[in-house]
Amino acid sequence: MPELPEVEIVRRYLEERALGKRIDSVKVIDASILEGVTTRKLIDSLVGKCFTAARRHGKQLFLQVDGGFLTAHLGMTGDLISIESESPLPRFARVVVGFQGGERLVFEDVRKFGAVGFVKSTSSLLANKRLGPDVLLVREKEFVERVRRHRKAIKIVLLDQRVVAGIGNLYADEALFQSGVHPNASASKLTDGEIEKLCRNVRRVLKRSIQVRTDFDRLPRTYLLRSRIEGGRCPRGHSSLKSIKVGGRTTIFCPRCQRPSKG
DNA sequence: ACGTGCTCCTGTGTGC
DNA sequence: TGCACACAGGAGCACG
Repeated sequence: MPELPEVEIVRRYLEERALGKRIDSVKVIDASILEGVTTRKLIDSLVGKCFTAARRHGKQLFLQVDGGFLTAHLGMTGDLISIESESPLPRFARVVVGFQGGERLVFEDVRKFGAVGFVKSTSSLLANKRLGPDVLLVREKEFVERVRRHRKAIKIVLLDQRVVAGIGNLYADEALFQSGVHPNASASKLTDGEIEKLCRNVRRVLKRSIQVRTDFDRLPRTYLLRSRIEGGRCPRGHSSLKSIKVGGRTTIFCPRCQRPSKG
């Protein structure tokens, strides 16, 4: 589930629920979820400290403490939730941070594609993963320059977190639809105007989704996400939606609104 | 550089 | 109802 909007909602939730409380325990239930850190190191880095800030870069989360940052990536099924001391742990709890007073912050993840780690600086993790600039912060000009370097299908380029960090499968489809760009169009063959439009649309779509707390039923009727299934009706009424695979990912688009380029 | 396909893992939905 | 199978919104990797 987690795409950038979900991650941003989690970040805000963490700001309310996880900051300023003294950490008095860390339990790693499944160490395979750890990335670049041992259980010992995680415990030593966190216990006795407080989270002081919650940050996000693309879909990557950071919880700041004195001396570094707890990192969390939610993968496809990950979540971070705060529970009361008496509450039972969720079934798929992988890492549990206990606060003074009994409240606990739980990283849960059914499929274990997510990851928890610890870094001294956010920039070291961004460099390690070679993440591009955050999609909501990058300048439009830089977005255009970074995207048009690639010759691959535009959708693959949008999903490449090294180009720009934060665009997931659903929002790539939405932005392409709203921009009238075919998902298989070569990125380098798009005009600057088309890429600028993609940049503006992907941002608008992500922000709108954050606003409605990712409840797609509350999105405007013009959004593809409201009927993103094969055979669904194009919001502009032009055609029924088609499903293809691009880079192995399910891709829904409107064959009339998003014509392949003739070149 | 590019596309393809596999991998990590488990739950859910579909069709027989 | 049971069962097999396809599929899932992420991301890294090997291969040709």
